[in-house]
Formats: sequence, C-alpha cells, structure tokens
Amino acid sequence: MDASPENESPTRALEKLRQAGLRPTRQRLALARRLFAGGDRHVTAERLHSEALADEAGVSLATVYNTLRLFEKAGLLRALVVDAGRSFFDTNTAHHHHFFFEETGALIDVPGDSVTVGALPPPPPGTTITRVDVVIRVTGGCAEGDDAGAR
Amino acid sequence: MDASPENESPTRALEKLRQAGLRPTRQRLALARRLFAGGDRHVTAERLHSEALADEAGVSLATVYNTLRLFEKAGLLRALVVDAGRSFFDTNTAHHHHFFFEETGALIDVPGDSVTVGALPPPPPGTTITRVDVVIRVTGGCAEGDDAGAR
DNA sequence: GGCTACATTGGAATTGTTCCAATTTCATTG
DNA sequence: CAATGAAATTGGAACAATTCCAATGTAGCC
Repeated sequence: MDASPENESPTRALEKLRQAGLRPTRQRLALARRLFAGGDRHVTAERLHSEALADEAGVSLATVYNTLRLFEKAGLLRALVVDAGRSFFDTNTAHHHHFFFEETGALIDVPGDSVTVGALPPPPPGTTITRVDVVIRVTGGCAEGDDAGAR
Repeated sequence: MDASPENESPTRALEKLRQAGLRPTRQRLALARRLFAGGDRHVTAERLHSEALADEAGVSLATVYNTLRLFEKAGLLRALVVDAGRSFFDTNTAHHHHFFFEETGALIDVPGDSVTVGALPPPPPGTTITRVDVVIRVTGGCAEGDDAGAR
C-alpha cells in the first residue's frame, strides 16, 4: 500500500533525517522524500535537482549538492563514481555491487552476496580495507536502471 | 640494464605505435616513451602533460588528451575512473584490479589472479559482460603508487 | 619538392562541482 | 508570540577537468 513518491511516507524521509540528527528543513525533506520514498535509487545531483524543481518548495542546485554531500557524510547515501565526470549517489548503503551499462550510463544493483570475491591480496602494510567495489560492465541491452537515459 | 626512461628504448614506444597502426609523430613518441618505457603506470592527463613539458618537443595539453584517447581506443591504454573528477590511464591492459588509496588518490595494480571473483550474477538479458572491475579501497598507509601525490 | 590527409595547437567553450557572501528559516527562549 | 542566534539556502561567481574548433604545421607518398 505504498504508492506515489510525491505524498507517500513523508514520514520515512523524516525518520531518515532524525536518525541522522539532521535538521528537517523543507528542502531536505523534499529531497529525502525523492530519495527514500520509493525503492533504491542511483541519482546524479543534476537529476535530483530537476526532479525537485517540480516539488512545491523549489530547491536550488547548490542545496542539492550540499544536501547530497551531507547525506553521504551522515551515512544515508553512498557516493559512486563509475563514469568520468559524474557522480552518482546510491540510496542503498548496504553491501552490494553494480552492473554498469556502458551505453546508457545506467546502474543497477547487484546484491552483495550474489558476487563472491574470494581471496583478496593483503592490503599494503599499514593500510586497512574500507570497501571492495565490484563493477560489472555490460554492453548491448537497452536495460534501464532507475536512472537510465541519465546521459 | 634498462634505466632512464628518458633515452631508453625509444624503440618500445615506436613498436607500440606501429603495432597499433598509428603515425609515429614526435609528440606521440614522446608520450609513448613516457608511458611505456618503464613499468606499468597510472597517469592523469595533467600529470603526463607536465612531465612531457620537460621533453625536447613540447606537447600541448590538447594533444595529450587526444593522444590518450587515441591510445585507449587502440587498446594501448585502459581508462580508469575511481575518483570524482579525474580519469586515470593505465598502461597495464591485462586482466587485473586495483588498490585505491583514499587519502592520496594513488592507485596500484593487483594482479588479476590474486583476486577471485566467484559466482557472478547473470548479466541482464540481452547484455554481455565486457569487464569486471574490482577496486579495493584502503585507508591509512602513506603508500605510493607510481602516481602518489597526484592529488 | 609539393600535395594531401592527418596531427597539433592555443584558446574558447562546456560540464560538473564547489565556494561565497547575503538572505532566509529554524527552533529556542523570554 | 516576538525576538534572537545559529544553521540552511540561494544565486552567482569561481574552478577544474575535459572537449571543441578553426588555423597552422608536419608526415609520408608521388
């Protein structure tokens, strides 16, 4: 029973902000609703901005950038760079990987446990592994992530 | 007995160009020498450009970009994006992966066979896997790739 | 040596992102 | 409920990496 990302669960967005100890301003709520109301997403700043323009409260591009960085720092989002010159923000912060469609620039999630990364080499002395990212690049399909055509 | 990348094996560079069917111009030779004379490297355009300024024939930044893209298309280099806003070019085109030092932005190679990527999920229907990139992110060391401090 | 196709170049243009100083809003407290 | 101070938002300027473009130079071939 959860439908239109527009009006649905303004609560989930609010929860997220609370949980991260961030002031729930009008703009942050609007963005959080866009980001967290539906399923997992991969958005660029530009895309989120143009979506948010449709919302009651306009949100400036600067704020979108501020907010995305803030959410990332707060652990609500994960930044992701696959392609030159654009960053994606992933609402799925759990352990997982990605398919990347070389033609369209779209991304889709791959559950963390459906990729087995066996034997890793030991990290260089003095360093600690913070994360292992696996990107599976594919061509050919006209498949769509939630952000196809973003290019 | 192979030392200074400066004068050593101008031949290897030339071979590379021939092998790719590219006209061996002064600039391309200079760049190819920088890239291929020593061991494997990870360079940014800017870095290669500033190095190449030291060579007899000056090379413009535009040419560095042209040449890098050309070499990539010819299979002499592999482009690599790990970090927002900068592309690396990797002279190692064989199957391998990378350690990425979050603080310094440096990269070092991990031989392809020292990482085992087991079970991959099936690619979305109609698509073909072109490559699987594994990036192991580490923090803490002050380790150096061949491009440390590039940030 | 001269011709033609391809390379190189400087500089302007684009793109994605960050910075900044001025204004607005939030939440608290009197 | 108005005042207040801290934090957020904003437009626009500034930046960095990269691409584009039109003019000039050069490699290789007859």
